[in-house]
Amino acid sequence: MKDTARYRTVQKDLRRSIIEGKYRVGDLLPSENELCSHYGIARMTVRNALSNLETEGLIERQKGKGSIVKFKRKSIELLSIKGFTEIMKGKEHKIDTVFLQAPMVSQWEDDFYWALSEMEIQAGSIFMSRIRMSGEKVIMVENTFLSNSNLTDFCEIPFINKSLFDTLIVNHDIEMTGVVQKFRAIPATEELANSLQLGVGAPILEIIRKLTTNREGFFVYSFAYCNTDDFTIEA
Amino acid sequence: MKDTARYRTVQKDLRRSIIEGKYRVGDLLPSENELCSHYGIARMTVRNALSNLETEGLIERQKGKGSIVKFKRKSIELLSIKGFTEIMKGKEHKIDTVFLQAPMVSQWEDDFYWALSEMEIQAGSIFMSRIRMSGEKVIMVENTFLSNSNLTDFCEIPFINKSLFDTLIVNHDIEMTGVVQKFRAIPATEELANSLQLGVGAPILEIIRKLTTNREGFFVYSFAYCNTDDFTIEA
DNA sequence: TAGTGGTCTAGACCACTGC
DNA sequence: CAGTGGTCTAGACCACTAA
Repeated sequence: MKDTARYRTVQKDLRRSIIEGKYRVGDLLPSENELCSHYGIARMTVRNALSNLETEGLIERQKGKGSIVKFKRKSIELLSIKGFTEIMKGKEHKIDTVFLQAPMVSQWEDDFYWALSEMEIQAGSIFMSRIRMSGEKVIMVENTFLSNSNLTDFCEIPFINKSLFDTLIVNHDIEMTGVVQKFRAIPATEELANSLQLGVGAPILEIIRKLTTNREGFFVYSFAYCNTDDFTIEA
Repeated sequence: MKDTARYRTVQKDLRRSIIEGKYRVGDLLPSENELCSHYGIARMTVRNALSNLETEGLIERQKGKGSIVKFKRKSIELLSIKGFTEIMKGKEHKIDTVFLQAPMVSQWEDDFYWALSEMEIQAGSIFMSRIRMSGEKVIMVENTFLSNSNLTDFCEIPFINKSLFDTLIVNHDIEMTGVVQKFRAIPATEELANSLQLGVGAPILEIIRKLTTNREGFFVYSFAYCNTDDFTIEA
């Protein structure tokens, strides 16, 4: 009868509120009893939702106190950029993300690095290209591919928090569950040298990743190229 | 009244059975109803236990079928070396580990990369240097530091499986629980170029890692330098 | 069709935190 | 002390799997 389970509704509502910043880190969520009466459901149902949010790492629960917003994501899916030298400590190094190519529907490349399933090939791909900058300096070029399946309006609706992962989980209920990531140091090609404002042949960090999700057969593929003169990449 | 919750008992029993091999990968656990009557408890209690085992990654549950044993553990702490090109598929590329410097007691370096606790400084460090080779070719140079605390005979007893991690867990009950890892691409210094049989200035992959363990305040620090011409590093 | 896990209810008692 | 999350019960109907 019900399209979606009630605990899923509660889970999604709370998750959206946390990710969008309605609750901040350290805040208490409404108590279980409050959620029960608000949604008109039994406590075990609310607890199911909260238990899942705890597994996702979004909250922590304390007896006698309540459900506390954590929102320290497991860094497993994030490529985080850190200043390398001590000098960076004082300096600002806010990282900005800019689209070189906004998400667009396209074909998979013929010589795509990873093996694709029949399902993925049928669905086609969504491609985007982003750069991460510190001030005027380009730190990373990242090309991302995902399978174009059941992602309604993905290319039309703007990202949440400028983040692919926040957008996937809030708008599409897709959560990253694991990653295979490969690292190499390669000499900059002319194209990369241009993008990263380096000389041809300069050392570039290449990161090739395949992210698994809670949706069967749905993966996110990412190819990143980094100038690590002043920054390290944490992964 | 109860020292341990009933669902914890069920969880522990099943976990032990899985890890000890009583159930194999792909096997079905007893059904929820069977577990209920076996333990004489309510179904929601059994489900709590199974839900936790699912979160631990030990089982998978399927509607209409049952609880299936998975037991794929991830080895978060390993740097694994993979052939990069398709050509490597057919070829042998067994990786050999050789000591350049066997484990030895020493002082911490003055300009050590990571901040050390008072406890670590007091204890002093154990240092070792290893290379990984594919045939005659050096793929990686890795320098490792650990705090010299309560590691009886660590420098005297040979490694188990040539592996630091196997040795730490079997001989010293120390298990890796997490890692912070930083990646950079750097030009080879003369020393690195020599070790890795490359030209000066060639791109080198640098991996700096701090591993956390189940022993409070005990960390393993590792600095690795890789020739990624023919291999990628998975981490 | 019989058995499985998925969802849900309306209670209950407990240990703990904070006032 | 009132309120919180932790544990637990004894039912219920559902969708799914396999025989």
